[in-house]
Amino acid sequence: MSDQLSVRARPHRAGRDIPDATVARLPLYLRALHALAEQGLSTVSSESLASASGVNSAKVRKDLSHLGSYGTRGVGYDVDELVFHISRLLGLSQRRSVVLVGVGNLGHALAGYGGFATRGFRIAALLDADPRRVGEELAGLRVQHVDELDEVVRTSGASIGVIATPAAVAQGVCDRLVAAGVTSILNFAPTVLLVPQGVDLRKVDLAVELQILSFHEHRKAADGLAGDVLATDVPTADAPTADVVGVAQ
Amino acid sequence: MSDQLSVRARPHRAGRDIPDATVARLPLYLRALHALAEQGLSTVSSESLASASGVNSAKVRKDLSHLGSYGTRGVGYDVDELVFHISRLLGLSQRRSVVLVGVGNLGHALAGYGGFATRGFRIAALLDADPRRVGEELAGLRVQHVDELDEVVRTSGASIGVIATPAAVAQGVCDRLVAAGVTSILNFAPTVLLVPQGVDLRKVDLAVELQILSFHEHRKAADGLAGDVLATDVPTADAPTADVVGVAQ
DNA sequence: GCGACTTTGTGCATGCGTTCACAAGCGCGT
DNA sequence: ACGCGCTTGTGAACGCATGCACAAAGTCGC
Repeated sequence: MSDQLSVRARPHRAGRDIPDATVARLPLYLRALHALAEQGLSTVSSESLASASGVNSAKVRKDLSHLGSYGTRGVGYDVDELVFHISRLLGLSQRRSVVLVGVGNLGHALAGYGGFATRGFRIAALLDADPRRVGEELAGLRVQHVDELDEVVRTSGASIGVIATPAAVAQGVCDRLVAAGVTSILNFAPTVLLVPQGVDLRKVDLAVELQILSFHEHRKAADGLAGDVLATDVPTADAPTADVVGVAQ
Repeated sequence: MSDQLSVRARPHRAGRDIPDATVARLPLYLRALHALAEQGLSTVSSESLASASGVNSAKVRKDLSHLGSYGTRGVGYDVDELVFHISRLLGLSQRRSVVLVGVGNLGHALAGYGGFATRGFRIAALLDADPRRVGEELAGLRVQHVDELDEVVRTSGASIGVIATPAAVAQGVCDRLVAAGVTSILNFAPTVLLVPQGVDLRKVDLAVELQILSFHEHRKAADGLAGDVLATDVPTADAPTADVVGVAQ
């Protein structure tokens, strides 16, 4: 494992007290920093990092302050140093193995997605229940049958599982992943999953995102028809993810 | 306290003042309600709807109260009625057309995803810049060249665009969508997009989700090593999406 | 070495979201 | 008709996140 225990210039030990909202933004900063580094910049101000990652500068500074004082007043932050510290805090220094279950359309997309490898992730195995898919070559890996899940997880030491199966079998797959020792699960199946304590679960639901957009569309249309009654105070200020001038992500 | 003698049974006009957090959960309720309806139930309590959608019952009640008083005390909510009202509020009564740009791995997955059609969405067109992909048949549609974007958006009346292109061209595609009249965009490309005021933007970043999981993995591992120093007060209570007993989504 | 300028780090206020707790309301059995 | 048990709807407290505004702290020019 790694090094960061107790003693140090106090880099906020292991990141225990980092707010969830901050954790959710650190990957954005990381992505922006990589882009800036490729662009040749060696230092960056909170202002420019903010616009490069689609948040505002106050948030950037407060977020970064949670992981220690790695900025220089009057100058900004050292790009490489920041990349190092954020990566370390997110646990990306050590390469993490991921098991992907379900090699349908979405599974194919995920397996082929370059963003995993370029960050600290390695797809350790592809699993599917359909015998016709077993044996297929994909992203340099051979698709294995889901019955080998237990063995695959143990031998690869994977701690993260990704579920891209139909909703009907997702809970079963989830249970098997947990039984095999997986402690974090990313679920793409449109269903509620139950996991024991200590297992982290995140979900991504494409239909949900579209429906949220639909709501705002609907509201905009209603405003267009009868909005004049109070169109005075609210210029255009909304946008769920986006901020003032329409910057987002 | 109970000064509300002015209030009538009014359905909270057009959902202007519905909190974002509530809007984000309504699709979950909708999905759970559809499942319950198929299961033959005609009424549902906030408690059971809560467990079916992975939230707690207080939240369910407060959320539903925002769209009017459609429950019956002592009984619960009428499933069909709730489906109707939520759908209407989300603007799903009218079928919305979606234009999908980028027919790579992810685009294929999205085009083939059944969850769109079963809710109120219709994929109006598939677009790609790669001439080799143009003409390909996919989900009953022929892939068209991205240069036809403007015409496609205008003729189909689509107001929602989905971007599943490489990051490098996403902003360009986004600009063209906006210019053509699209007012809501769902972005899968791992990059920050700028849109004008009045355009809603949501993003889904697969790598970000994994990195958040990685953080929690990392923290769990650190706890396992040196956690005894303060393992007294915190039993297991965390989980970002999940709740007390490990229910999530 | 010094002053002007830049940018960080943070205390504070504000607003939003979650959760608790309970009165009001409804159906059902008797 | 009437009380009992169940469930909704909501006031109120609390906690988290956001954004402001500014002092502290560093750099750069001269």
